[in-house]
Amino acid sequence: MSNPSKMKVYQEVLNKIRHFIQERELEDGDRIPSERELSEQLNASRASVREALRAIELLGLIETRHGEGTFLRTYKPFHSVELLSTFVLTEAQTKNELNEVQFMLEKLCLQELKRLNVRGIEELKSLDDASEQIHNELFILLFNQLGNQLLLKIWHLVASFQQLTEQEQLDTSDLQSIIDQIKRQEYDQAIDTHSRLYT
Amino acid sequence: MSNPSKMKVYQEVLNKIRHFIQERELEDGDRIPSERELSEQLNASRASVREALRAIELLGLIETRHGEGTFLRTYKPFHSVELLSTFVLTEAQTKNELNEVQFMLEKLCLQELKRLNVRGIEELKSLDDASEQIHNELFILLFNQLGNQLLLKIWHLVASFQQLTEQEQLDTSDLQSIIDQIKRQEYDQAIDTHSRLYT
DNA sequence: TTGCGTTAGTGGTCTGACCATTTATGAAAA
DNA sequence: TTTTCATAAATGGTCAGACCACTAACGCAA
Repeated sequence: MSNPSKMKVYQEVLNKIRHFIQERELEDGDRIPSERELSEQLNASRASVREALRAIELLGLIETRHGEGTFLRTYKPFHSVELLSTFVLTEAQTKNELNEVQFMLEKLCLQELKRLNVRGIEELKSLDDASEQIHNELFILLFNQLGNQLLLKIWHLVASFQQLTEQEQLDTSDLQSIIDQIKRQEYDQAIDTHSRLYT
Repeated sequence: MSNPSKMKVYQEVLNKIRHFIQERELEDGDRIPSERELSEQLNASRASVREALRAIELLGLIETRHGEGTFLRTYKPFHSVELLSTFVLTEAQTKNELNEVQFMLEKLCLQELKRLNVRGIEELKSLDDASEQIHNELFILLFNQLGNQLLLKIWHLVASFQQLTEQEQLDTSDLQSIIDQIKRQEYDQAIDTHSRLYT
């Protein structure tokens, strides 16, 4: 009754934990107080603290180790992918949209590589043998060249969704062609070859 | 001891709720069973059920009304944005990355509009008066033209993050130019003008 | 010094209780 | 009959306390 904020306890706990992290400038791997400590310091029951922590955990922001404690970790959206997919993929057209977006992001990547005139990507050499995961490995490598982790995260998110829809495997020979073309810095050709993957 | 899956209870509850929703093809606004019902049917304590529900709620997938029940709602990523920002924006370079990604996505949008040879966008006429939100309105409109909701969601997510960083306002005159150029289907010029926004 | 059992701390889970809010119920009043 | 309103039932919100499972540190013994 005396709560004017009307906000749920677990949400207030959430915010307090956020502030706690911000003020102390905690980083990846740092430990946050135990559930019992938080419960006491934040004046909330352990159950409410846990509700907040579980929510944060599902978002992939913290990691919980039984018997050890709760630790920060850099945001990895991949953990909530499967869950979100249930709700996002219900619309019939979404699978097709996923395909489109993944294609566009990869094309964007190749265009940027060309624009930045990237040359001599050392790591490409280790990709010669075509494996199942070659598509993923290739673009993780390429997006890393752009130096934008966020774009990589977004692409990875979309690509992960794709895998859940049991998409058919792409042609590895075309992938090999793309690798070779990038080695020779023939980005326009690589973009063309890449387009063929998605038709 | 007898749990070979080693998965936490709240995560199993999570999955069971997902399956429940999938099987019954529940849609936006539909009600899911009460916490006590779920607790009984899923053979878990109400506390564990709540941990799962709170996590789903934070993701923006369900809505909870005191005294009424819990209801599905279409996924809106905007709710968890503020929370995520605390954790994502800690890295110094991230703001810059956000800027880059937003720019690239918008450029991608314009390129696709050109490629699809989109003409005669009716809704542009109502954007003549430059408002504060014109940037958002414009690209929501343009992404909608592409007919890919997922891409729109991704852009909107990134743009929302941006707003939290108190980014300075963009030049509205340039935005007006872009609108005019799109009206005349001068996409190349629009792309050039757009580049100027982010320099 | 090394090895290992003990123990304290921590997350994981459950039970049961009580409060706050909404909606349905049904009796009383018009 | 219709309307009004107190009551009850269902539901989410929150808490306290208990117990289990796991980890790491401690300290004693070999």
